[in-house]
Parts: sequence; structure tokens; C-alpha cells
Amino acid sequence: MEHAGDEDSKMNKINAKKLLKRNKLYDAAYELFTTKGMTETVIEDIAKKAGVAKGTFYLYFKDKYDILNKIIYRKSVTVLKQTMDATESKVKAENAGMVDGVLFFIDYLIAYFKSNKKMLRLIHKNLSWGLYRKILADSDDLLEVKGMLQRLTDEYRTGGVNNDVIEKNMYIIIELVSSICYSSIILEEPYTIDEIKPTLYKTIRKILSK
Amino acid sequence: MEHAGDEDSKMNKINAKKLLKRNKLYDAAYELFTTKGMTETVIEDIAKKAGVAKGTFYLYFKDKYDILNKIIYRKSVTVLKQTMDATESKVKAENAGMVDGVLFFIDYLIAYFKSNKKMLRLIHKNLSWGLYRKILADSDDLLEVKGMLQRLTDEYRTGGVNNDVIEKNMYIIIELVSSICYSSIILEEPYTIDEIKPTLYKTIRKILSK
Amino acid sequence: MEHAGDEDSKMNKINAKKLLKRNKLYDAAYELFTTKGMTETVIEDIAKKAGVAKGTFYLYFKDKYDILNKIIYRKSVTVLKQTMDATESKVKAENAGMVDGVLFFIDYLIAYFKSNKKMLRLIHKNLSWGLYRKILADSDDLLEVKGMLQRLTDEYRTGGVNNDVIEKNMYIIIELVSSICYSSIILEEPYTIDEIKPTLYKTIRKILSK
Amino acid sequence: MEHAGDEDSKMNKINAKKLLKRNKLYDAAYELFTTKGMTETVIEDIAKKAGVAKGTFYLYFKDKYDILNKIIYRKSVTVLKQTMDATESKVKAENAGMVDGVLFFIDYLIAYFKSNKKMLRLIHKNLSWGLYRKILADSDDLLEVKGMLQRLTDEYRTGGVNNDVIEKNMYIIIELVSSICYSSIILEEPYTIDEIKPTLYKTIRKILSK
DNA sequence: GATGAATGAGCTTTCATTCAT
DNA sequence: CATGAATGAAAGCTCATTCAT
Repeated sequence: MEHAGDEDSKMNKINAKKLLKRNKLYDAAYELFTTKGMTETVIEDIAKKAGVAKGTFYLYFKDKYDILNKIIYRKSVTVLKQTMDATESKVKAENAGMVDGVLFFIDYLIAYFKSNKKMLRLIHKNLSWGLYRKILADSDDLLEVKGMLQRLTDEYRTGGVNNDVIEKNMYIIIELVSSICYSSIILEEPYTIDEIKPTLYKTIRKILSK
Repeated sequence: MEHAGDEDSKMNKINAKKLLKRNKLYDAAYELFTTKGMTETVIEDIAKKAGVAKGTFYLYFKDKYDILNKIIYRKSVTVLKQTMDATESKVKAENAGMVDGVLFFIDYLIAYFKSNKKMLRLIHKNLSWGLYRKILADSDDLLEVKGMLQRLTDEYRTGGVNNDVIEKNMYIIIELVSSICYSSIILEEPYTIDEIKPTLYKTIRKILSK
Repeated sequence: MEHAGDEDSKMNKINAKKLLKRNKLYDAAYELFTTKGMTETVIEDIAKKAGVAKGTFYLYFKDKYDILNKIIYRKSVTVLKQTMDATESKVKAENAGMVDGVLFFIDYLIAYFKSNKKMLRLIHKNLSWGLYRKILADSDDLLEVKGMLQRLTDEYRTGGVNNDVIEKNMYIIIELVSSICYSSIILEEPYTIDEIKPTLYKTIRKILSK
Repeated sequence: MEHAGDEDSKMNKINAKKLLKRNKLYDAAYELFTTKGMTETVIEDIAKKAGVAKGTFYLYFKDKYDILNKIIYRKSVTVLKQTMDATESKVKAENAGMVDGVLFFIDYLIAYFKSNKKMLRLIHKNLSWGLYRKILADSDDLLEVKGMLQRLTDEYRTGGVNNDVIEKNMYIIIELVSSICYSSIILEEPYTIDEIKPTLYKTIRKILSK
């Protein structure tokens, strides 16, 4: 028993060390990708910044694109879960309806990206929104988020609106918001996000209206 | 005078030759970019396909990205002018209103990209929609197109709608359509363009309604 | 005493374990060398296939070439002893003379390599026949085989043939057979082993004739 | 005409320069392959020794093995043609028969390799004799040599010996000589080439005897 | 203007070997 | 004894760009 315990603790130490190294690589790569850009960042930069040897990188990731995708995925899951938590609290506290729920969700996301342009740029430059949406759609880590959105739109369904109509409208909204985010947060052209927000929200309300 | 004429014709011949070479390079690059992709296409490929020496490429273009941007610009101007002509004819023939005019314009563009996915993919993968819009906005070659869109929305302005509101709505529409085009024409996920078109057009009508 | 016995049996167990591991490494390496080839096989492959850690490999062998040479040596000793046994039986049974004895020895070897091309290729590609002969010449494990060949050629010696002549002729025969084996069994060019065998045997008879 | 002449001479100059560079690479590679060995020689070494950039190497050769094979081929053709010339002179001068002709041919080759062990080792270590024979057999540059060997053996054919028998015997001789050359010239074990030569030649005479 | 040979920095990836655990 | 994470040298190869002709 004790011996087994020893082995376990040994394993844990090793795994903890591995995790630490992996995270150092994640952080280094994220920092470099967002400042220098993908093509300007070479594997050696990442390794050096993480304080490991070049070969070590290949122990954890297949190549530059592997770590990029994983970074984007991890960050996204974090953001979306956070957004969901905030939305749920708000909805409960204010006993908000579906439209306000969706708008709050979007508002929270926009705020997040506004204060984190680097990540937005990273996603946009290296992963199209379309592909991104696909990846997130298949994610098991986001089941909760999906559940929440489902519940949010239940109101509609019980109101007799066709399920297909709801889903298509949601798709339209997602595409619209993503696209606007990029143009208005990153490029700030032709409108800044604050300039366009009222119009955007008005549009979303129109889309969700019957 | 005659001598000058000779010089002129000589000049013209040389210029024609240069133009020919430039066009051959454009065609070769477009073909390769759309089939092999940007990163897989190397300068030598383009030169070889165009039937010129590698060094000649640098006589006409700065690098791969230079020719890419110029290709996209040229193609876009062509498409937009064509779309404009079709729209104007239609509007005149049917004495259509502004909403129908805008919808026709979009419909024509979608049809074009549906039958020319390669170009859509090229633009999307190598130039963000936002940047693209910016370039076209500054283009002198598209003054006519802009004029037409202006005239189209005049109806609104005379109807007492604030100019700023119109422009923001147009921006929202452009972003929405571009985004949907990419997802639904290239990825065909989660909906094909034909599946989402009715919802898209309904949305645009909602946006343009007062 | 009893305690010592315990220690002995403990030692044996450990040694048996070590031997088992070593053999697993031998088998794994042989399999990989003959299928994937030397350069394509990396130490990690061998360790993985043998079910041990990479570092363990270095506990038993210096490097890839060390295990290769040992594999070739082990396999060769086995084959030659087997060939010797078969030859001795045959010679006794048929009361065969020296020439027939030598030819049978060669025939048995050719048959063996014909049905085990992988090993022949391994020897040839990684150890020249010349070097190979040298290693086997120094082997203590093959004293019996050498003794047999000695006895086989005794007939000649008693027949008054100079010992030096016999040995040189044997050398010529060995070189010839090895060379033909490679070309005709592995490459099958310009003749298959079956096509060239009659001529080869005729030549050997000529060499051994006075 | 003059213009064309200019272009021709320009072309010639360029081609001459290219040839010069190619030859420099050949020489550098040969020197390095024979002294340091194949695996120890890296492309950069070759380029540096030839006084060109690494990339230039790839303009002329696919990789290390490409240049190696070409070097071996070139050297071999030279040697064999030279051997042929010497043999033909000798045969004419001494009105020698076929057996003496063949023996002279072999003797010349052995002498060559004895004074050029590096090349022999290069061929042997990197190209099996079998493969080597095949390449030379397909060579158009050696048609003359083949013709000469054909004429040499004509004597046999007219003597009523089956063509197949002649060719098989020649094959046996070639394999034997190659194999002996390597063992006795490179390894000098168990006999030096001078020690084994009398026995070798006696064997060849036996093979060629009816 | 046109050519294409030459350049060489730069990148990815592998893998034998070590050594702390 | 056994492990396997970490190392980092090393090599192959590409390709944008230059420049002598």
C-alpha cells in the first residue's frame, strides 16, 4: 500500500512537471503568436521563451499549427464558459426573457474581445470564423454552454416558433456578430464597436422578433 | 511628326508586350493560387507557368503578396461593375424600389460567388473581408458602383431617414452577407447557401424596414 | 548454505529476467531491421517493440550497430551449426567423399538463404561478406564447424595436396558462393539461383579437381 | 548570323561555367566520400569544398546519393574504357587468344584497383557489386567495351560452345573477381591480392577450359 | 528589359544519448 | 536496474531575392 502510494506520488510529481512544461509552452506560444504573428514565430522562439529545448516542443505538440489550434480551443472554451456563467446569473437575477438573454450573452462576448483584441486577431487570422464555429460545435467541453443556449431559446419554441427557424436565426446572428466584431474591434473601420453596437443590437432584436 | 509617330508605335508595341507579360503573370498566379493555394505556390511556379524567367516576375511585382492583392482587386472590380450593370438594368426595367434593388444586387453577387468558389476562397483565406471592404472603399475604379448604391438609397433619404442610419445598416448588411457567403458557399456548414438564402433575405428586409 | 541457495536462486531469477529482456530486444531489432531496414529503424522502435524503455536499450547494447552485429553473429552461428549437422549426417550416411561433402554443405546453405532472403539481405547490406568471414573465422562458437571442414579436406591433404593450396581454394569457393548468393538470390539478376546453380557446382568441382 | 553567333558564344560561356561548377562538385564530393565516408560527409561539406553555396548543390544534384551514383558511374566508365584499350592493344600485339585476353583484362583491372583502393571501397560500401553490374550493363557509354568482350568470346562460340554456357561462365568469373578484389585489396584478409592472384587466375583458366 | 544561376539564411524535424527519479 | 523526459546538435532542403550577362 505504502509502496503504491509512493509510486502514485512519484507519478503525480512527473505529471505535474509535464503539465507545467506544457503550460509554459502554451503561454510562450500565445504571447509570440499574438505579438509577432504566426509566420514570424518559429518553433525555436517558442521553445526559447518557454525555457525548454527545441526538441521538447515536439514532445508535446506536432507542429506550430497543432499548438495554435489547441491554444485557440482552450481560450475559447474558457471565454464561453465565463460568458455563460455571467449570462445565467444575469438572466436569473433579472428574470430576463430570451431576447435580453441572447443580447446579454453577445454583449459580454463583445466586452471580452474588446479588452482582448489580441485573441480576437489570433482567431481571425488563423482560423476562419466558420471553421472555428465548427470546432466549437463539436466540443464536449461546451455541452453546458450549448445547453444554456438551448434553454434560452425554449421560450421561442414554446411560443410556437419552428425549431428550424430559430436555429437559422441564431446562425445568422452568430455570423453577423463575429463579422462585426472583427471589423469594428480590430480594424475599427468604418465604425468602432461602440459606434455600431446600437445598430447591431437593434438588428438582432429585429431578427428575433416575429 | 512621323518620326514621333514611329516612336509612339514602337512604344505601344513595347507597352503591349509588357502588358501581355503582366497579364500572363496574373493569369498564372491566379490559377496557381486558387488550385494549389498561396503557401504552396512559389514564385518559380508562377514564372514557369507564365513562360517567363523568375527574375522577370520581380520586374512587375514586389512579391507574392503584391500580385495576390492586385489580382483580388482586379477581379473584384470586374465582378462589382458587372453586378452593378445587372442591377441597374433590372431596377430600371422593373422600376424596382430600393429594397428590391439591394436584394437584387446581393442575389447577383451570391450567384457569382456560388459559381466561382475559388475566388471567394482566395479572398477569404488571404485577405480578411474587413480589409477587403476597406480597399474597395478607397478604389477609384468603383466610383460608379458607389454612385449607384448612393442613388439606390436615395429613396430612403428622401423618406426622411437619417443618412447615418442608412450607412450603418448598409454596413451591417455587407458584413452579414460576406460572412454568410463564406460559411455557406465554401464550407456549406451548417447550411448551404440555398438553405439559408430565404432567412438571409428576410433578415435584410427586416434591417431595411423602418 | 540455505541462505546462499536463496541468493543463488534470486540471482538466477534476475539473470533469467535480464536474458529475457535481452532476447526480446534481439527479436524486436531483427524483425525491424529485416522489414524496415537499418536506417529506418530507430532505437525507440526497438525498445517499444520489445516492451522496454528507451534507456533500457542502452543497458544492453552500445548502439544500433552493436545489436545488429550481435544479431548477425548469433543467427550465423545457428545456421552454420545446423548446416554442419546436416552435412555430417549426410556424409556418414552416404559415405560421401570430400567434394560431395563440400557441395552438400554449400547446397544446404543456399537452400537456407533461399528460404530466408531477409537475413541474407541484412548481412549483405550491413556487413560486407569479407568482414563477415573474418568475424566468423575468429569465432569460438564455430570451432566444431571448422573442425568438420578440416576433416572434410583431410582427404585432400592425405592425397598429397599442399595445405596452402587447399585453403586458398576454399577461400576462392567461399567468395564465389557468397557473391553469387547475393546476386542470384536477392537481385535474381542476371540469373536466378536455380539457373546458375549447375554452372556454380560445375565450377566448384573444377576448382576442387587436381 | 552574327547575332546568333553571339548568343551561341554566350550560351557556351554559361554552359562552360556550369560544367566547371558541376565538376568542382564532383571532385569535392569524391574527395570527401573517399576520405571521410558517405555518412560523415554532409552536403554543406561538399559545397564548401567546391567553393559554392549549399543551394547550388541542389541545382545540380538531387541529393548525396545522386551525386554518389553519378560519380561511381563516371569513374567506372573511364576505368573500363581504359582497360579495354589496353586489352585490345595487348591482344593485337601478342595475337593473344580469348583466355589470355580475358586474363589480361582482369589483370589490368586488378592493377587499377590496387592503386586506387579508395574508389574500390567507395563502390563496395555504397553500391553492391550486383547493382553496380546492372547499371553498367545498361550503360550506353560502354557499348564499345561490351563489343570487345563479345569479340573476345567469339573464339569460343565458333569453337561450338553454347552461348548460354559462355555467358554464365563470364558471370561466374565477374562475381568471383569482384568478390576477391574487395576482400584481398581492401581488407587484405585472409590473403593479399598478390598472394591469391595465382590461385585466382588458375581458377579462371579452369572455368574457361572445356 | 529579360534571364536564370547563384546565394545562404532560415526552417522543420529527427533521434542518439543522458540522467534525475 | 529501469525509466522516459529532456536535450540540442545536426542535417536536409527550400525559396525569395540578387545580379552578372
